[in-house]
Amino acid sequence: MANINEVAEVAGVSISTVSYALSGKRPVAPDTRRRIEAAVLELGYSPNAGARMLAGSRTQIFALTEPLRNDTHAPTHMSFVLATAIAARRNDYDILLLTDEQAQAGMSRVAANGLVDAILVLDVAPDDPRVALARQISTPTVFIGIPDDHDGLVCVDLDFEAAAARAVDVLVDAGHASIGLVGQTETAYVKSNFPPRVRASVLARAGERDADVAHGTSGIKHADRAWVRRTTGDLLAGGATALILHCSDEAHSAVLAEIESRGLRVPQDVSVISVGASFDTTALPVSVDSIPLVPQTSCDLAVELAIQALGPDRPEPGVRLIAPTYSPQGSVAPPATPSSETAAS
Amino acid sequence: MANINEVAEVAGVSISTVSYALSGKRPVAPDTRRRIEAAVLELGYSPNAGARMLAGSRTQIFALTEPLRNDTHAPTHMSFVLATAIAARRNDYDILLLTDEQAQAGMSRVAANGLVDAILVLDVAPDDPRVALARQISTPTVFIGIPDDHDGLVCVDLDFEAAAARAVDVLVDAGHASIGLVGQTETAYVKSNFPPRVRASVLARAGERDADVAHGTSGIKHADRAWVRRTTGDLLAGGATALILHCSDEAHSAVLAEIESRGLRVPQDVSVISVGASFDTTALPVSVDSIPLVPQTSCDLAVELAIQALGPDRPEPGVRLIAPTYSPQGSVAPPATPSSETAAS
DNA sequence: TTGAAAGCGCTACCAC
DNA sequence: GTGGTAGCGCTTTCAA
Repeated sequence: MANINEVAEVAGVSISTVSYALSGKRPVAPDTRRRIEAAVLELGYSPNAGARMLAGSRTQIFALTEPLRNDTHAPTHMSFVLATAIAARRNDYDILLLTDEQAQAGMSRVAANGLVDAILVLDVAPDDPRVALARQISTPTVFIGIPDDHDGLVCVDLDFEAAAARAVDVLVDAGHASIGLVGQTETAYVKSNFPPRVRASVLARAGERDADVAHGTSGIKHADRAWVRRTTGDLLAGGATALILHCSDEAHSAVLAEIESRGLRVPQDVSVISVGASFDTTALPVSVDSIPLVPQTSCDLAVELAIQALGPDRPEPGVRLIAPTYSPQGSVAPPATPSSETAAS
Repeated sequence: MANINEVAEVAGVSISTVSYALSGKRPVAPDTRRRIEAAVLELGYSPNAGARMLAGSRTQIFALTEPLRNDTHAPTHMSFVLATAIAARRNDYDILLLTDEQAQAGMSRVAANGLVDAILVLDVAPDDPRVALARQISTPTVFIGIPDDHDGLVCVDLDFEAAAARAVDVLVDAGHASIGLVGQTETAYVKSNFPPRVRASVLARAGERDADVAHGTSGIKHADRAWVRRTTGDLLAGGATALILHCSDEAHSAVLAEIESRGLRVPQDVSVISVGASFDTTALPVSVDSIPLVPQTSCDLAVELAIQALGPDRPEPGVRLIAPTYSPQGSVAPPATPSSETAAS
């Protein structure tokens, strides 16, 4: 591996000129620049990462803490890891992955040894232990998700509350007065921050709009197909004419299977809206209206904030909520049997 | 962040003694050592990562290249990423995650700038482009999986061929003469290295043992429940008295559902063996005999080889196959209707 | 527009 | 058993 001295020698300039030519932090004569670029190419030169870390003040590495617990929904979590990595690379950053117990221990470690410029936190629990860590260390930290206690933290997330409220509004506006919510696994309501937010918001908005809501989960630890079908059946039997789905890919398909097996059609007999899905709801057996959770959007913003935190004007602590978007797919219609005659008159 | 000078000052020793006390590369008097440790604790000292990289010759970072394509089975891939991270940390290494297009571009980059000591390759395709890259760079590279062209490479993997052959042997030994293989998705046979290896080995061994084999897949890109049930039905209708499953968690459960819905029992009417599963087959509706793929085993060995590659005696290039283990769960029995009377006599 | 040189914080060699 | 110090390869003043 060639170093900056060899490049300087070949190009016939000093090493500082090489450095400035490559960083662009100082104007370099066009001709000089060309000779340097030629030398770089010829030698296959690439600035040594360790030396840059030491001399410069940036490591060009972000830590990503993501426990990757095995009771989590792998595809969703993988999407976020991937989206974070993509967002980071767009800004010339690499991702150091801290999983398992290292999600916590590693955070302190890399903050202490200066391996990373900032830390991104995924899979945020309501009472996440990484909150306390983030407050102790001086390395800028951005949460993708909102812990209960987020005082002084920088957090980014989809506005799940608004998304849930919007779903209720759409259904009530269409004439539905009884709504079923097929939620996440029971574990998710304890270990994750957003399932309770969606549920609370659905209940609150339904209350405001005078609609009934019943809530069911999609399993214990993992989405359970039979469980989901039972939940769906119970909700429909309970009089729900519309369903809000806040659950996994497979759970969505189980819901649709149950609806179909009951001889019901979407949207004529049952209206369906998906909330917070990070997969393609148009690839389901029946296309479903969606207020999606787009990992790339959250992760792009998180990376942007992390980078901003390294500059002179650090971002204000606080929660940044991403406005939800509604993607209609024709899975919502007025109820077949209006719940009240007055509504139809 | 305190540096080594401050520690030396507080402890009343020279910085070299501090360095040696911490690395243990030179004997240090017990008393001196204690004073240094006290100073380290007091100052919260942690050696600067960049400085260590530059001065020492180790970065204590491995790159992990894993494309994380969205047509892959997320849970399996996540297990491997997690297992790699755990194995790495056990050896004081961190993992730099290279995904997406960075799985390739990043490999050259980190090899050139010396950010990592070695590279671990996951999700290996039969014609993986990272093979060519690995040959170009001087950074030690270990493949977890076996590309078609693996000349001169260090590869680690479960011995899928032996696992598949073993499954056939167990079934034939139990009296089965007609076996069905429920395989992976069609995409997997093109994009991954091991599905073809399992299929080929099942066919070959069945040929040697004079058993019939029929093969079906579990979907196009993603395991498709209805597809799997159809495949299963076809295999059973075709006369198979035993099934070898080399497919996802969900596909396993779909197979069992189809068997049950046909009024058949495991193992009385149908014997079942799972090959290369990295999930718990005893958690299925019916416990299934398994010759599992244990990510941690492969990843531990890969990390061990990577570390060895940094020392004086670099490992020989070549494929390291991990011997499969058979875990009986009572899902194999002699066929209900012996395929030949002679076998029963 | 360019160059010289002082570090950045360690590791490891050479002395004692 | 311990200390001094020369780098590691870069970034960034300070001078010209």
